[in-house]
Amino acid sequence: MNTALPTARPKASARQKLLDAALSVIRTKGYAATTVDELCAEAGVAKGSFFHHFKSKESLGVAAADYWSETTGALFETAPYHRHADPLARVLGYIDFRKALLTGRIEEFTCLVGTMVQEVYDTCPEIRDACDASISGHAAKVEADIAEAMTKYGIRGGWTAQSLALHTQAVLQGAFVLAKAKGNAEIAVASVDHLRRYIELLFHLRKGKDRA
Amino acid sequence: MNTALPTARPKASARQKLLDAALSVIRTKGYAATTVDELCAEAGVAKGSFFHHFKSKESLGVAAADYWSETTGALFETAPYHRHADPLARVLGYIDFRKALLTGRIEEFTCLVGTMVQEVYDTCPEIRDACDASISGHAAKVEADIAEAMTKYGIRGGWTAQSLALHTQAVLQGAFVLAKAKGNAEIAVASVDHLRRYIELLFHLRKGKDRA
DNA sequence: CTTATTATACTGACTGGTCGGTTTAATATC
DNA sequence: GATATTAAACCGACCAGTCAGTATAATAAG
Repeated sequence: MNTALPTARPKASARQKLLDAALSVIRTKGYAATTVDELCAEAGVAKGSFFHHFKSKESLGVAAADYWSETTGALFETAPYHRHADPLARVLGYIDFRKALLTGRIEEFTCLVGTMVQEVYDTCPEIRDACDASISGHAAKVEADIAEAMTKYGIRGGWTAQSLALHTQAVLQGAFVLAKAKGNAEIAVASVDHLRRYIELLFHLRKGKDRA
Repeated sequence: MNTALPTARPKASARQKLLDAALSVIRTKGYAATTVDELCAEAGVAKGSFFHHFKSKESLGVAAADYWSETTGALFETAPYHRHADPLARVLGYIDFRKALLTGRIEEFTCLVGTMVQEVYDTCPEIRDACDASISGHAAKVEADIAEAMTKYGIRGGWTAQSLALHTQAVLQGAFVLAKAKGNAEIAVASVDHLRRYIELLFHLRKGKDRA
């Protein structure tokens, strides 16, 4: 199987268009309710092309999760919060960056892999693993800054950098669920605010009772 | 096939069996991937019965969300943490109760309406509203204790009882997503621990740095 | 320059099966 | 006698996946 990148790139390849369509459609309707025909229509390619590039709908799901990891990875890699010299400032900058992303339509800020894994965790191990890799890989980058901040500020509670990093992801995923239920991002923003307040408290940036 | 069990049949109506089957199957496979035939097989009920009680699969989804609200409502109503006279003890007791539920197979402790709303928030407003009512109704009960605790202990930060109550639900929903991705409840337990620590900090039960 | 070969990208009609939902006709149960 | 319930046949739409064939483009041979 030669998965090499296309030799020449005259235009967006069918594969690329299908992956972009997958991100959009699956985030809107979920994985199971998304049909191959719909993806082809959205991408403007023939159905044959779909099965030329992906051996099944399931393998597209895996590829979409991987593609999600790449694109979001690039987004966060180049985000401005990395410029802070202080690791705690980077952690809080990350939270603020996530909060700033909570705008526009719901399907534009929610998480592809969080949506997919809810549906297929028990029925499709390959997609589940790809989703796990995406979430855990992202959390690992947050964890690095948290660990550095813990060392720098001598913080040791009954928790680890890893558990706090994963907790940030849990809050975000849960915020997406509530945003979907309520039909707007307001609650998600408020929840991320609580997450920030928690981290500030853990690192003594706030005394218990204070103003916003 | 007539299993010929004359009087052994207790009062479990077909509707009831279908709702129980829906909770189990949808929590395992998601709403879209669940078929009517599968629900009938799981419930041991003829397909005609399904459409006798529910006019469509979608209306079953709404009924399942309502049924979920009832059963979980009863579960929490009778939970022991309500015996605490102190409202803050009730809030923390609620968190501990939620944590204690995080055992067994994943589909046994995850949330039906959180799973469903992820899939259908944009495609089926009626199910989404039923899921929202379930989550928001549950949060409102937590909110009452939080509000009482805020008054009793004179806590006023830049947050409301409502936003904190919804935040607890976001943490739980997100913990379920991560548990599904990782295939076990460990991370969910750790995230609920973080949530408890946050509430303790908000109510001055902890000083920033301390032991577990 | 022309033709043959090879490999990949792509097409769209087609297929076998599944889906939600309907219908019918008979049987329990209250 | 009305309300459940059953079993099975049935329907049309839709589904994932197939297949035979076209398009393009690069390489090599005649």
